Amino acid sequence: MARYNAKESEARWQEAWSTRGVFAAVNQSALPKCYVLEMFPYPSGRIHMGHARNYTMGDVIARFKRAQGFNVLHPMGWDAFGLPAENAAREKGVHPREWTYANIAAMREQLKAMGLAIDWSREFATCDPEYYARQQKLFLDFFRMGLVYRAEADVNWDPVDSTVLANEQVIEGRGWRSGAIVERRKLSQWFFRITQFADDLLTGLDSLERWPEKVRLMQKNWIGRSEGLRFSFALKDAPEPGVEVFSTRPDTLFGASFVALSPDHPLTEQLAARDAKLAAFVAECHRGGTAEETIETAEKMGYNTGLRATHPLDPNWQLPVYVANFVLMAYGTGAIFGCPAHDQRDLDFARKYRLPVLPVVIPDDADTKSFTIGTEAYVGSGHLANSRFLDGLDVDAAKNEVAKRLEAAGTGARTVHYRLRDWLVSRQRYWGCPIPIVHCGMCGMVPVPERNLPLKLPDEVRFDLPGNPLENHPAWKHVKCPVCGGAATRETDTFDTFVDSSWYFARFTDSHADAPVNPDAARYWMPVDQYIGGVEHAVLHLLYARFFTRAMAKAGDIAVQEPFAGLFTQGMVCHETYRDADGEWLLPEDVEKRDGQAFRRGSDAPVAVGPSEKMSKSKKNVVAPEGIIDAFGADTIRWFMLSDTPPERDVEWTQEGAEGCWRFVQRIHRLVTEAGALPPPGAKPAQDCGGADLELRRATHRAVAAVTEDLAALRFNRAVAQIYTLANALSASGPVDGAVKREALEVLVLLIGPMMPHLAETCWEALGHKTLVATAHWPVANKGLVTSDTLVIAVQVNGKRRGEIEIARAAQEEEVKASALALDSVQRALEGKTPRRVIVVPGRIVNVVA
RNA sequence: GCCCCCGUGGCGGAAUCGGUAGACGCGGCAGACUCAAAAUCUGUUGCCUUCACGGGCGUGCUGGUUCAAGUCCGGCCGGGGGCACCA
Repeated sequence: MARYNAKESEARWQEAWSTRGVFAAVNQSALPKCYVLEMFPYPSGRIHMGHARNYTMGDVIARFKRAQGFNVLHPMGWDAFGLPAENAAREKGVHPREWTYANIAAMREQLKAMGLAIDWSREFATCDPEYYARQQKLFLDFFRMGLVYRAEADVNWDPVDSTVLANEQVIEGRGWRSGAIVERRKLSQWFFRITQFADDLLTGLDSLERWPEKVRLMQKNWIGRSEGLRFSFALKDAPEPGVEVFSTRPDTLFGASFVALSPDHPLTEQLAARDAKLAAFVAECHRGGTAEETIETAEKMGYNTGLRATHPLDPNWQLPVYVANFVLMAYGTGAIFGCPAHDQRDLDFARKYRLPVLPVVIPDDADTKSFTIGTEAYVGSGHLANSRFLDGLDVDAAKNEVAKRLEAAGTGARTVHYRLRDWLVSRQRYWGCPIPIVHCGMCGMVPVPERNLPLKLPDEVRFDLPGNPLENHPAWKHVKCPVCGGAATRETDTFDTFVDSSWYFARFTDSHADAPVNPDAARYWMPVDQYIGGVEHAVLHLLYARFFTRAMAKAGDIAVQEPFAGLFTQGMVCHETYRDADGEWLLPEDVEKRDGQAFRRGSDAPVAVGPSEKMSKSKKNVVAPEGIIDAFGADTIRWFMLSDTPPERDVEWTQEGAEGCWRFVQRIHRLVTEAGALPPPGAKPAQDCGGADLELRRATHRAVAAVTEDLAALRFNRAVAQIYTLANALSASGPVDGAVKREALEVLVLLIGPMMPHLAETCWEALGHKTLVATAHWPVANKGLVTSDTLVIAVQVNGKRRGEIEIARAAQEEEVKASALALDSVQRALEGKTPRRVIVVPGRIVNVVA
């Protein structure tokens, strides 16, 4: 019998699916809907193993849901703006547009070769003017709604990519893409008012039951809500009326020993103007940049301004006012009161500058008089002491009491602060969506009229000059003001590409709508039922998309608040690393293994094998999906991606594993093509079969039940194991009734359908079907065949397994007990002792306690 | 420093309602087929012990709860991730 020819089969079935339009989603249907989406790719030019894994998982879900009777939307598009296109323009002299669209064309072919069940009619790229025109419209709507503003602020500047970055894009003080140490600059930039939704974004997390706990936690921490009290210290003999501070621990107010201002606080600046030493201190704080100081957890430094602050609860109590390097202007009010006994930073500071350390919260099991603070602040619970009218209260009660008094006095207010900052969206780059604003000397910031959208990028730009090509363009930015007609200039910044990806999922519901979204289509399809992508977007894309969805809901574009009802974050694809004797990295294809030793291919030069790490160009531990598809076919790579490793974990790509998958592809094909004569399609097995027939039927229906459950729960690796079990049962079954065998084979083919769709179609055809697996119904397990009448249960003596009994499922406890005790092995283990107790857990276990 | 997750054979991993630990795959070993190889098939594969039957030990370590613990609780050790002066 001929071997399975993956190449031929895959091309053929891809063609068949395409011409019959099997995967087209319709925007109106009596069927229940299911929107399956994987994070769309950046068009780098070729797909990598991470794409292969991500899109295989999504495809399995899409096909599985379709077979289960859902109207499935499974689209694909391109996150097509971004810096690599500009870099290519600079290095290769090719226009970013050409480079991008050529890459898209190449990647589209590769994705199609994976056999993905995608509705390609909905495809778009974010750099299509038809798409970014709608994004500009959304921006203008947000602008009018007050969700967008331009402001001068301390921002993150990436000196390598020559652009600003959002806070979320700074990882350990470095730009997320360039890896350059980020500098702080004061610049005028565009912001989305994401903080307006801070509380809603936080509470909304509770409703996302089908999100990984980890991602919800990361977002929660990123939003960083803290409740506290905002209140003022009056200053003695000072130019300012007072210093406003924020504290989550107002209960410790009687333990205060200083007030500290941020080096960037307005009062600091005011004082520094007249105090050269202070000015030098501030400069010292700024040196080293934001990144280094966090990494080195810089030593606490302070400068005593000489000012005295009056304690808000005691007009006769004066505290020194410092400027301190650890106080951040961007959080709270940029000023704090220090209570060294109960805050580690304050304690470090107080010890250094010899300030009082007075404990005011005493652990409930400690003695007030003898409780002292050493080098560690006490941050736990307890009762108040040394705090006048607060003495004896617990922490919460004391917080309330202080808040009540300061509110009554009109000097304090309970407030909530967030760590989350507004989203900085402007970038000083060419290859992005232009921000549709005109700056007019007379009229200020004027929106580009909607009839003039899209505001297109100019084609003729130079990449050989430093800075923003739009800024350097001779003519583009010079326009007449849409309001007064006077000379004006365009905004030359473009949007962060994360803006593009913040609403594309809504656009897919009707990719060709005139408005940003077609409300009917969005109402039908949204939210995305299952979203799949890498965890690296936990606080980037996934937070921005949640904000955008809320903003769009407010603007009336969309009816949901949350874009993604279900989220799955898949692990990375890793590979061993190889180095030659000179320490140079080697590609896996240049390495071969003989007798457990690695050598340079075709030579005896030894190769050092390093640990499995995320595939990366720099370490050359990459295997291209193309080559695998070429050698073994798409089904093999798909099967590999689903096998063995749970989908949320990192998987290691191995040649042996891929070959094992290929063998299984062939084995399934053989099982079907070498099955011998079978009754025609539609033949039903007899209801009352027994022996080998019954055994195979049971294996068949158990597989249906198990695979259905595992796929629904995204446990692909377990589904794969179940399918191996069924294949093994088929191989092991002796001569069986033809209808029984047909049933088993058909089920096997239907079950692999979502995972190895091409192989499934070829086998389905070989079984005599004229229809497609892609349009077939998912099999339903016969419950009576999933469980058997008898079962084998273990018998323990004193908790140790000593034997097993086969017994009727319906057997009564006494019967089970009797047959357990009748076992020789049990009697031997009892050594003549009389059982004190026999525990029978029906259907599970018997434990004889002696 | 704070927060979160995870430690199971040579490897990836099953078993998560406390109830037969190691399903399924990879790799290994032995055999069949073959002139030979590839492909395929069969058997075997946690460790120790025994000719064998069997027995003992085993889920990072250590205590505990329980008739019964990979699973629950306490304390350690190790690995990974997130946030990092957030008041």
